[in-house]
Parts: sequence; structure tokens; C-alpha cells
Amino acid sequence: MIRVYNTLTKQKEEFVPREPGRVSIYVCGVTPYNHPHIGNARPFITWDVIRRYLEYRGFEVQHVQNFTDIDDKIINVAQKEGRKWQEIADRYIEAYFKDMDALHIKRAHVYPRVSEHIAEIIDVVQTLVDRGYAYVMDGDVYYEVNKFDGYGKLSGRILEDMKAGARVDVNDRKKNPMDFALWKAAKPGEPSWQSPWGFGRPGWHIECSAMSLKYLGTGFDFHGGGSDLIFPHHENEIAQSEACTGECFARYWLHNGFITVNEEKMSKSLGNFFLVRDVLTHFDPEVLRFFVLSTHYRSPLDFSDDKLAEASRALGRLQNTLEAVRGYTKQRVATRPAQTDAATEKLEQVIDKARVDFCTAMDDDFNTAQAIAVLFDLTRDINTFIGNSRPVPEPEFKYLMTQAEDIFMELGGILGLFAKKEDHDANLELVENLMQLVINIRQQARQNKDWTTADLIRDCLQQMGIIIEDTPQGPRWKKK
RNA sequence: GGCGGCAUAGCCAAGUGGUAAGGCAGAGGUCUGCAAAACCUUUAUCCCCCAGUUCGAAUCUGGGUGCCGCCUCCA
Repeated sequence: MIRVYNTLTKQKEEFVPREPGRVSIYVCGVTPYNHPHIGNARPFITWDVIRRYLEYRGFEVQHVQNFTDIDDKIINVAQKEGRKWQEIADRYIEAYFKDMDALHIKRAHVYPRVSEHIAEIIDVVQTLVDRGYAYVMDGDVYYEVNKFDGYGKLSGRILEDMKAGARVDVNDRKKNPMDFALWKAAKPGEPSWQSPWGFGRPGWHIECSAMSLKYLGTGFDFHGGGSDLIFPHHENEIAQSEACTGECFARYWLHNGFITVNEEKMSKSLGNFFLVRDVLTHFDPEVLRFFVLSTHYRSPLDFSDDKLAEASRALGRLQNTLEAVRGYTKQRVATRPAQTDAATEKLEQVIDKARVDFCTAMDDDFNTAQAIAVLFDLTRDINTFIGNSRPVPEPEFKYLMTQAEDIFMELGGILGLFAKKEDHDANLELVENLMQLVINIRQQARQNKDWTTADLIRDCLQQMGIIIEDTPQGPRWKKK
């Protein structure tokens, strides 16, 4: 049973999909007006793992994530650069994919863009006007929050309370300061589309209602994003969608905590942000993933280079073990030997237990921090086994190492970790052979107790970024 | 002012009312020619404070303190 914390009910609930075996997910995407920073990336890493886990558990997942490609900020950048808004949006959508691909984030099934769904948006707005939830004012269309009984149910706000100390503009044409724009009348020089209310463009919140309803229908399963979207964005989406359809909009609302810097929210306006592309020049993408996943998705996560470096060392421990295991699985042995001893059976049990514990952790509101702890426990057991298992017969040992590699890949794959590095080096085989040669020469020196030569080789290789380890099972080398 | 969240070792961090996971860093040891990696031991009589419920609370309730976020664009 999978349980999730639902912002709507403020408690953990059992997850029951709308349709058995299928899960629908809508995640609020980005406004493409510059490169994504790691705060932006957090929900996408989170949802990538949620999706991978649901798929692992056998669900067929439909994952939709929008691009807000019409927006003041895009228009501003376009004007500043003297380019069309489409060019800006296209450029940063491309940049978005580049960064997210680097982080091994699976692509959503649909990436709807606002600019390609104007007709659907106009339909929803028109329906809201027809049903009396919206009013037209000089080419603008506003949503009238007083008309929707459930207004505030997601964010826990009460309209009356918000008016008191509200920081909202009063001097406009809205009936209530909390009313928000569904459609904005065109201003000179801005992109605009024809509508029943004249030329204009969509308001911010309406796109997600129109597009999620189009691709996922009413009452879809998961709606997610950063917790700064709870109000007003998601509150307004609910108001629009439920007023429009008369049905439940989305059933489970999941929200990420923020990434902070020195305990302050990372944000573009504060200027304290780190771009994904910049971080990836210093750290492996898996380190960033591991760092994000080492804290539960709802908790705040403080970012610094030191903390990333710590994550890198921790992940390195897991990778060391996996590399060691892979050293024995050049030839896979998938068949269980007829005869096994106690050590084999114990390791098999450890592996099965890891799978169960991992799922238990993930079932509990996608507790990746706990799931990672399971991987560390598994790692220790495998290391201990390798250290103690020299008398184990070869086929049996290889079988177990194959099992060990598989469980690492199976569980790590859910977190998007341990992807085999695509080594595009055409000289790969040559490098392998040369390394073997160098290692053989060094071994020769070691046998002759020529430590000077042996250490010289090791030191020189280290300067080239290659680590030599003399394990009890023989020398091993690795990059970095 | 309204609403919400968080406070667990040097640091990061999980924790379902039953007596504190995991990781990083540190210390000691085993292994090693020396290292590295790995393994073992060790590091919170205690979970911000106070009161309460309970046989029993880090976990529940009330009060306080501190920090953060949202209420304006924001992942």
C-alpha cells in the first residue's frame, strides 16, 4: 500500500488510483526565460523518482508537464534582446531539456505549451463566464472568487482573513481584490490572440486547468510542484477547474520543500541561485540527484558546495561497492548453482530483504532518504561477503555477484542512480589493454619488492586521474 | 496581521507510543610493503524549553522560544 501526504487533506492517505493499474500525473513545469537552477530542478527529480517507482510497482503512468511559454518575464527578455518571444521560449525549453536529460530525468509523455492551447483555454474561460464564475471587464476576464465555495481549501486560507492584511492591488477593476485574471486584454507590442473578449492572452493559472483537463481529464491522480505554488496558483487551478467541470479536479496534491542557501529560499529574485548547468561542471549529475534524494521531498534542503561534496563521498561508497561487484560480473552467471552454502543463502536473504525494505520506505510517501539507508545497509553486507568469501566456489560466487549487481541496478534504477557510464571513447579497448599492461608491470615490480617503481606508477597514474587499489582480490583501477 | 511548515550527535538525516536508522567527518583497530578500498569498535542516558495524557512519548495534547515559507512573480 502506497501512502502519500496530500496537501489538500493535510495528512497521509492511502493512494488509490482513479483507474486500477494506471496513474495520471500533472507537474507544474517552468516558465522558460532562463536556465533552470537547482531549486527548479528539485520537483522534477522528485517526480522522476515517484514516476519510476510507480512504474516499478507496475503502474502505467501518464506524466504531463507544461511549459508556460507566454508570460511577462519571457516578453521582457524578448524585448530586452530584441527578439521574438518564441525564440526566447524555444531557447530555454531546449536548455531545460539539456539540463534535465543530464540529470537522467525521464521525459514526460506530454509537454503542452500554453501557446499551443489557446483554443482550449478560451473554452474554459468561456465556460466560466457562462456559468457565472467569471466576469468581463474591458477585455479582461476575471475569476470571481466569492462564487466558488471551496476557495481556500487547498491552502487553508479564508477569504475574509486575506483581505485584512492583504498585499494586493486594490485600485483596479476587480470586484474583489482576490479575484484573478483568466484572460488579459492585449497591450501594445505584446503577443495576443483573438478571443470573444477581444485580443489578449491567458492569465497565469488558467493554462494548467485547461491543459491538465485536456490530457488527463477530471479527477486525475497526482498534481505536484513546489510548495510556493500552493497559493495562489494551485488554489486558483482548483477554483477554475472545479467551477468549470463541476467535478473534482485532482485527487492528491504533493508539494516539494524548497532548496535554500544559508537557510534562505533559493530564488531568482534573491539572486542566490545556482544553475544546474553550472553545478554540473563540478559535480556528477548523480551526485546532485543523490543530494536531493537524501532528504525527504517535503523537507527543506540547504545547498552548499560542502554538502554536495559530502553527498559525493557518500555516493562514492555505494559506487565503490558496485564497481567491485562489477569487477566479478564480466561474465554473468544468472543460474543458481545446484549446491549452495550458508553464506550464499544469507546473501540471497539480504538481497531479498533490501528489496522489501526499499519498497516499504518508498511506499511511505516516497521516503527516499530511508530508501537510501537501505542501500547503505545492503552495501555493507555485500562488502562483508566479498571480504570473507574467498573459499566460495567460482560459479557460486559469480552467481551471487550477478545477483548483487542486479539488485543495485534494480533499486538504484528507481532513484535514477548507477546508470552505466556511456563511454564513447573509441580507444576504450586500447585503454583497457594499456592499463592491463601498466598494472602487470607494477605487479612485477611489487613481486620484486621494488616499491619505488610500484609507487611511482601509482602516483603518476593518480596525477592522471586514475586510482589504483590493491585489493585482496588483486589490483583494480578506476577513473577520478 | 492571516495561513502553513520545521526544530534529532561536529555536520547531513530517517524515525509507525515501547525505549534513538543510515551517511559524512573524527578516534582506535584489522587488512596492506606503504597506501587506497573494505571490515570491526567508538561518537545523542537522549531528540529546542515547560507542563499534561499514558505503565511507557523524539513520536499525542496544551503553552512557550527560535527558524523558514506563503499571502506579489516564484519550483
